[in-house]
Amino acid sequence: MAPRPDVSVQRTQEVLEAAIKVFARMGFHKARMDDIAQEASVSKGVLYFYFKSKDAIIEALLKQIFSRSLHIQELLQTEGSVRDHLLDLTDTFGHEVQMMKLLLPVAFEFYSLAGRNKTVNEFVGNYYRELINSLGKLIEQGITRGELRSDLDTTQTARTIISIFEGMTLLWILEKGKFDWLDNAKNSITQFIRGIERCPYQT
Amino acid sequence: MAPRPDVSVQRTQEVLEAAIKVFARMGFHKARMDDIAQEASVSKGVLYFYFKSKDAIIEALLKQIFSRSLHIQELLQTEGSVRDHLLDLTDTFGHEVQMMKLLLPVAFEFYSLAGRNKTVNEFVGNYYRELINSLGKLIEQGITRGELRSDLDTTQTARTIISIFEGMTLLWILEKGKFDWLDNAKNSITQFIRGIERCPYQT
Amino acid sequence: MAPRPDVSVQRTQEVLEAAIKVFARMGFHKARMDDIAQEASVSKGVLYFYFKSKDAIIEALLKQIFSRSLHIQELLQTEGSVRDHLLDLTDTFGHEVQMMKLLLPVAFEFYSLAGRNKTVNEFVGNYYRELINSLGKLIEQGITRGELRSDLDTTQTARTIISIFEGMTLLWILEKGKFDWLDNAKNSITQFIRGIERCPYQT
Amino acid sequence: MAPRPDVSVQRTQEVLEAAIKVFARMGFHKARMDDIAQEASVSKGVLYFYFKSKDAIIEALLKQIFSRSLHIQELLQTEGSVRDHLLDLTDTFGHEVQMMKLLLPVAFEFYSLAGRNKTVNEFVGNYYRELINSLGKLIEQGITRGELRSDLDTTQTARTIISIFEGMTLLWILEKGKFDWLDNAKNSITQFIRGIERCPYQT
DNA sequence: GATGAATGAGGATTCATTCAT
DNA sequence: AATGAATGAATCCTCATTCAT
Repeated sequence: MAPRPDVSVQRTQEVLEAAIKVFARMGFHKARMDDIAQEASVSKGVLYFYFKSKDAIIEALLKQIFSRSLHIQELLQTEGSVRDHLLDLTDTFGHEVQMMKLLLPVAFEFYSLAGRNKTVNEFVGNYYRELINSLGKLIEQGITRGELRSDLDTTQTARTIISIFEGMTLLWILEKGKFDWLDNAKNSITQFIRGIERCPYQT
Repeated sequence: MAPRPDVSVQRTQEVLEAAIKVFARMGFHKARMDDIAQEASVSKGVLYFYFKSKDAIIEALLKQIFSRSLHIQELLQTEGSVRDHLLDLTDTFGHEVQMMKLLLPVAFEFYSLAGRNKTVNEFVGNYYRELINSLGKLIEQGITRGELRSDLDTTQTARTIISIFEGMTLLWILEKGKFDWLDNAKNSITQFIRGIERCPYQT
Repeated sequence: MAPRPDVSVQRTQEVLEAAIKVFARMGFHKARMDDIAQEASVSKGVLYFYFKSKDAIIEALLKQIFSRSLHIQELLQTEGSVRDHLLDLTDTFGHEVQMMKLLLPVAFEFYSLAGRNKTVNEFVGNYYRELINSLGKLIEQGITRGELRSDLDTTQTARTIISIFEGMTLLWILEKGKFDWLDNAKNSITQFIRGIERCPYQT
Repeated sequence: MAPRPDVSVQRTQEVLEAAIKVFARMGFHKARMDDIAQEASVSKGVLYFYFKSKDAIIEALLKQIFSRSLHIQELLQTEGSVRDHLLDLTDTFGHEVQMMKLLLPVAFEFYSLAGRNKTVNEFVGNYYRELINSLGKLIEQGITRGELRSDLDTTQTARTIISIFEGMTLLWILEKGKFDWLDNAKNSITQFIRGIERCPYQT
């Protein structure tokens, strides 16, 4: 007889997706377990079967959100100039931002939490540290190849690029998506690259 | 007999400052009115004498935080190149960030709220809209004076600069102030300026 | 497995009965939700599961108290003289008053509320309006049949009878049930009937 | 030097009148000391100078309201038939009711309180006991003079008359003064007198 | 495994009362 | 005497969590 298929993984994911929707709509605090249960079309008991507590759901969400990888590692292996790689990365990031539009207030709630909660801080911090690290290697490569100025601080430069992405996202949220994230970010990155290139690209 | 001196303005401010400390430490939700009262060394009743509700305190805080003006207007009137002005602005912003270190998680909580609360969105949105607007004028001036490339989109460029500031602040929070905001931001802005200058500055 | 039986109707009624006892003992204001919960032998949460708020309990009570019908409609269909009907009604009313002894202070609290709360006024007002209306029809019947004087104002006469019942109840409360409601009210009604009869009944 | 005139009596009365207005508008519970102070155009401190507590104000009000005397004693000394005296009394009562329109919800609040508070019960109870007593003497007089039937129970008859007054007042409140108290009550009393007269009055 | 009724700790808010000025 | 800012006990209500069915 075939064993009952294990639905736990799938069910866990369903609950998590419901939680995302509800948290995005109401914030961590205002969202009630009942809301999540209803959104997931399960009983409240089920929530507690898959997650120890509301905080556990939030923590699982934290891990889910800050585990998206920006394939920078792959970019490093790929053919192409740093300029192309960075614009490519902007594209990727931009599409993610637009897909995660609903999730962004949740992300900011995590940033806020990161200021006072160790677990959140470590997780989010690690995410960005790795991002900066990877990006730093891309910058390094650019310097080595002679595409970028040799006096650049790789970490600082990487931070600048991430800052542009994150800051742009904040402004985009505040203006409720009224401007084109991708258009503006590409412009930002293009200008910035020009500033760090060895032989500034001529328009 | 001398009438009791009017302490209402001062007391309101004291309460607000206590609230800032407590909110920064615990977040809007976890902070109890008792905590704020204790921090302000007054009784709970006093809070309700000066503010209608917890939300009213949060709203007052919102207005206080997002009313700091970055004296960009003044910069526009001042002698000096756009490059100098932008670096000057970076200085100002950086000092504010460092002074408001405790407040930053609160700011992020507002960013999160801005995604779903109209009042917050309008207030924070306006703040940044004005900032971008003013900064846009500075960029415009730079173009007119021939310091900056004439093909720049002033609004997009302004957004980029704000993004760098805000994104850098986020990273700074996440790394718990482990890197030097001012140092990194100045580097970012310097490189970016180089990318938008008409005749790139030679190091 | 058998589903848990639906106890909601029963539980609602239990809560309401506990509320009546507590309100009668302490009045609407002094009665705490905890008191009601304790009286009903349930937790406070249960109260809020079945009722939105304390006011909602009070409103439900209002409806319960002022929905008792005095079977006047039936009397109209029944054989017998108006005199008999009215004495019968007095009996009915008297037994209700004695059964609701505990409830009477609550009723007076509603009368007081009726002076300033629209919902309460409408509900209680309707109750008495219908009562007067039905009683008016009984009086009308009496006139038609030639039992009562033909110059009677039916509405005013109905109001008088209700007034006797209600006023007697007030005095009975104030004297803490020291006199016999039924005895006195029957006397009142007997005398009053004599005053409105076409051919005064001879004792 | 003339001593400062004693304003305490007058001031006390002013406060009490303000309290009546506020209590009538909001009920005992919802009325705040601030409301009373504002209505009386004095500071809250003054309230506590003249009254020990909110309850003390309510108690003073109780005494004020239930001390109105219905000059029945005088009627007993006066010329005239019992019929005339009772109609006269109805007039007096009716005018009082109309003057105290605002106060009536307060009266009902006292009736409610009387069911569970000893002080209130005693005070209101005494008021009605005296009223019934006096009225009983009037009835007695009527019997002695041969105007009323000799088989009447004086107390029960007195209670009936008070019941009509009080019950009519309740209905009048509930119908928001839409009918004419005096008209209806006179009708009630006229009919009732006919029922208790020795030689029924011929219309 | 699933359900959702029940629990009760936690926290915002109100307002009678006090008392320094 | 008068004021009204300050106090804090009292109480409503919410909702994460449990557990009997």
